[in-house]
Amino acid sequence: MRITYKGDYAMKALLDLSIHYELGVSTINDIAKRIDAPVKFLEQVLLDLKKGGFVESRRGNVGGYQLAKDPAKITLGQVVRYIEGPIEPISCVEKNYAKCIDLGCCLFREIWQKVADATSGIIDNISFSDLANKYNAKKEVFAYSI
Amino acid sequence: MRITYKGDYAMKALLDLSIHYELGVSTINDIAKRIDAPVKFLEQVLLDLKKGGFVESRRGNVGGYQLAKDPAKITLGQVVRYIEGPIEPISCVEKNYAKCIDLGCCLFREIWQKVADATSGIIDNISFSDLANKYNAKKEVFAYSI
DNA sequence: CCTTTGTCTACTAAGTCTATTAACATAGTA
DNA sequence: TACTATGTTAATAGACTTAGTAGACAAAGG
Repeated sequence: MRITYKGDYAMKALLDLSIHYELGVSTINDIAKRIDAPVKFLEQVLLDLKKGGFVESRRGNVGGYQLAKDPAKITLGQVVRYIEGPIEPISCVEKNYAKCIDLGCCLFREIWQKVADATSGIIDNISFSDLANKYNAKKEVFAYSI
Repeated sequence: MRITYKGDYAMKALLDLSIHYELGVSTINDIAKRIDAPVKFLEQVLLDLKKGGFVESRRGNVGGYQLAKDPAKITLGQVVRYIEGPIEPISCVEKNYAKCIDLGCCLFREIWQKVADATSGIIDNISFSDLANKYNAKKEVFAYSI
């Protein structure tokens, strides 16, 4: 697995919308400013997230984006898989071979499967409400430290 | 982390040389046939592995490649890091920030660090002698099943 | 010498990543 | 209705990476 800028922006945008959940829609411009992303690129990312059912949008003068569901029901794993594709580090792992012809390939495959499982164990157990809570906690600590 | 074909060939070549350890050198052509890799591409990979100190070579009529050290002293992690670069899935993790300005970034960074640690825990504890042993064990089972 | 091998440099075709541009659709407001 | 602010969509471009390919060169042995 690797995280591209697209994925990075997608996760930050969803965290931003999680923090602003129930405060109505946010415009692309506002989100872009808050997470420091190029506006036109963020457009594509948000559109993609909309297709994936993570966010919903409203056009027009008071338009914008908001989460399509409760942030507690969106996991980091769902987003990463949707934006970046399978988390397995090698293509061989992705295919569910009944039997592996190449013994060497089969050997490594087991290892990458373990790596993928370990990764899943982490990112599938983190929701965006967890992240929003952590963010707010950090913000408080940060505010006190000034 | 992701594994490219280059990394895939590198690992398979090292496994192949581990299996043939103490049997003298193998030519690029032989290795390529055994692991099913393009000869000229494997050339570059082996040259790279030589620069990394994993293999050594002999030119000429009886030339070829062999492991530069005991397969028990080569871990999968070493090879992956050398060929593919840092295993952290995002650039932010790679830099050792004293303090993170962007709270959101910092939040995700912790997660990718966890993922990287979990991955390291797996691949840093597998040596090529482990792999060679597993390979031979599998080969026996495979032979019996025919 | 000749053959067989590794060494090295350069090149390429294809794909991915990170945007940018511009035309268009929609919803609210004056 | 006209205007403006917003989201929608398709196309494109430059930089970079990937996965090879080609060919000249160097060394070792017979």
